[in-house]
Amino acid sequence: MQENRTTEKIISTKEKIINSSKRLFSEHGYKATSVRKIASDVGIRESALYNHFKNKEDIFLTVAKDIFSSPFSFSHDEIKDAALKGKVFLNKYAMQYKLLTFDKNNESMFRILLIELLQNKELREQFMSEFHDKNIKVLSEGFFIMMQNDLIRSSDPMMLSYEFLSTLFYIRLQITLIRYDSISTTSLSTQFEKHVDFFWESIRK
Amino acid sequence: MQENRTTEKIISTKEKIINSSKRLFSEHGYKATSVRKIASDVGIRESALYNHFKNKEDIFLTVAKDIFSSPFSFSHDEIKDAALKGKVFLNKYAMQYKLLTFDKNNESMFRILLIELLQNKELREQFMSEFHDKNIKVLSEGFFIMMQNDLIRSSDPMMLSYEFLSTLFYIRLQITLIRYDSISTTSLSTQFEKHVDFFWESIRK
DNA sequence: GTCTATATTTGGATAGAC
DNA sequence: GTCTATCCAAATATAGAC
Repeated sequence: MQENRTTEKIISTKEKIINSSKRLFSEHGYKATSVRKIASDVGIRESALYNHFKNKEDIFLTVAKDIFSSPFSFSHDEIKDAALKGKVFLNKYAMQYKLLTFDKNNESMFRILLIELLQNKELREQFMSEFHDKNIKVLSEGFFIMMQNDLIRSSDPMMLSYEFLSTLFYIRLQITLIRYDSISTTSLSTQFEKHVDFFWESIRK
Repeated sequence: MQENRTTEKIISTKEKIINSSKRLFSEHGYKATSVRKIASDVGIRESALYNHFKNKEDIFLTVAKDIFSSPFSFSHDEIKDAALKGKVFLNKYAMQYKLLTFDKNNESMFRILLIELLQNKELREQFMSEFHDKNIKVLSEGFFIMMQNDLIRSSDPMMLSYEFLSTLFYIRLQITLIRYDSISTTSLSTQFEKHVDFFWESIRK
């Protein structure tokens, strides 16, 4: 058993490497982050890194594993409950999305995703399946229930989902860019709510 | 006067460098594109590059200059004419956006933009002003005219513009990613039209 | 304007002592 | 598991001949 009795977390070297790498990759991308910089950021020599990871790519893959790990998940019942209340569903979804946008860890991950999206085929495929398809699936389910219950005008649930999701993504992108330069995002942060309001008025019966 | 009598274009070494760099930067990003690769792609030695450009960054900046050069422009009169016909305005705008999305040169530029967006503050600022603000301005003008003429329900023109633009951007992003892997985009290319249809139905009186 | 040659730095990775 | 020492490849950039 490890000494976890104290409140202070004991951070292993491996964890330190992951944390430093996460920060550096999210700031400069894969290519521009040298193992030297990672090592010096951790406070060890380069050679010591290789006791924990096979090579640089191994470090990146370990870090990148988390990019799609916390897509907020909704159970079928949760979707149904919220969708029956119409706008509540959209609100819940958008607020989860907003939370992710402002969450420090998710922000780093989103940055790595953006930087490496065009250099890494696997990342592109995961973006399509985890970021896009998964979201579309959950949203479609909600919209379908709303149509069944006559809460919204009937149309293609997938199309509605696409319309709803695309704006959420764009807001997130803008906020991420602006926060990167430490500029205030107060005017943008209400966009999520505005989007929900507009969208709901567009589709409701 | 140059020998431009023949139909064959005489491409100077400088132009060759720009073309090769454009392609390489758009495929691998700034860091991963070495001056060596550029030189060998052009068919000259590295040292010869320095007769045309001060350094690697100079090459990049010259290439990057074009990124925001062809934002389709609408004159005030064009906006007014189209906006008075309601949906025609949205259609015109979306089709211009679609054209850009599938234009080879603009596609390369969009890729460079995406790759370097988080590494280059100037690019971020230009993205916000040229890609976002400029589009919002033109769209707002159109929506404002539509409201004045009672074609659409009255609301905030900027908000409508944001909603309309964000989906266009998302479609473009998806298509760019998919085309990069040479996957067919037939199912996605009609998204522009679907978006216009949905959006118009949402706002019209 | 292009070439060869070369300087210099940086980057990824390994061997072997402690 | 970390260190020193070292290797080798790749990258940016310059000097000077042609």
